[in-house]
Amino acid sequence: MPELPEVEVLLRHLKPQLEGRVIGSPCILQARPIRPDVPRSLASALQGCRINTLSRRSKFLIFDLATPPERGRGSLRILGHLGMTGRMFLQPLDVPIPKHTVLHFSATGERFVFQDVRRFGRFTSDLSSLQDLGPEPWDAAFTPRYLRDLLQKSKQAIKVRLLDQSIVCGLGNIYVAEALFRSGIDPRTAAGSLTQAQCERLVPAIQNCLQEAVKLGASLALGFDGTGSRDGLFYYGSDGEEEATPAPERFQVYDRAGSPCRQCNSVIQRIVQAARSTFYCPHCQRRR
DNA sequence: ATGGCTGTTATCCG
DNA sequence: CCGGATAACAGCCA
Repeated sequence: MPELPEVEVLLRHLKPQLEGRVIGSPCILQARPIRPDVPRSLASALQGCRINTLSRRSKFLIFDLATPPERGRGSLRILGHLGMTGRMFLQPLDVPIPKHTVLHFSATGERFVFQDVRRFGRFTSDLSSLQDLGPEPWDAAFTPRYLRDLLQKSKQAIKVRLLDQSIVCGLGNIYVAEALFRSGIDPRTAAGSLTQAQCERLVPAIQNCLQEAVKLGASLALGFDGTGSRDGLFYYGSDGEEEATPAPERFQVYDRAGSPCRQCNSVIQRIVQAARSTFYCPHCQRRR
């Protein structure tokens, strides 16, 4: 998916556009991403709601809605997740509904679209996924000590552990590789054997990787018509400007197998861990 | 063209 | 419990 930075950037774009708008004619075209909600019930629950606030937790977007007065002034919280291929954007009402649209609704003169080719994303009132999330990477609770304590008893590779959102949330396959490179840690290192010194490098490495990606994403001029192809990483329609730097250019290791390390010229390696690609520099990330 | 790859995560087994 | 494997899905690329 879109990892934390992409979701944060999406939030910053959507928040000023969506907050205060009223949902009309919600239409659900794919049942899977809204489960366990039932299409008809969710659609009728959304009808007429005012979008009070949009926020982010981990890789989730949170829609806090106010139900219309005639249905009694209640509130409704919806969780959105982009999965691997989700996009959310606003488009003019006269633009056709795109292929792979999961759901759409009118929002005061425009149309909000959640599109998701692979349908791994979510848009649901089921909040249970928030339950086991670890701290945000910038939370005061996310300290080297905390990290070391949590990793202590695990023999699993650090790369794999860091994909577990209950340790610290927001990392995905790309930024975990980048963060491990930046902290000089071999991705195969058993989590429990990380030293305090390594944890002290890892925490800021994670924070800085994510922070820089947010900064980059927020600086890009983006269109939201949903018609653009890809803009490297950031998951919303672009207006065809296609100015963004191609992804591999921005990364130290991710997707750079066979290319020279930018720091030491060693050949970047690709291995498979937990059925996912891991990229690392065999020289800069030696086991200690 | 067939198979392997893809930014995620829930669930099912041993 | 822990951890590995698989499934959910469509498209792209070699």
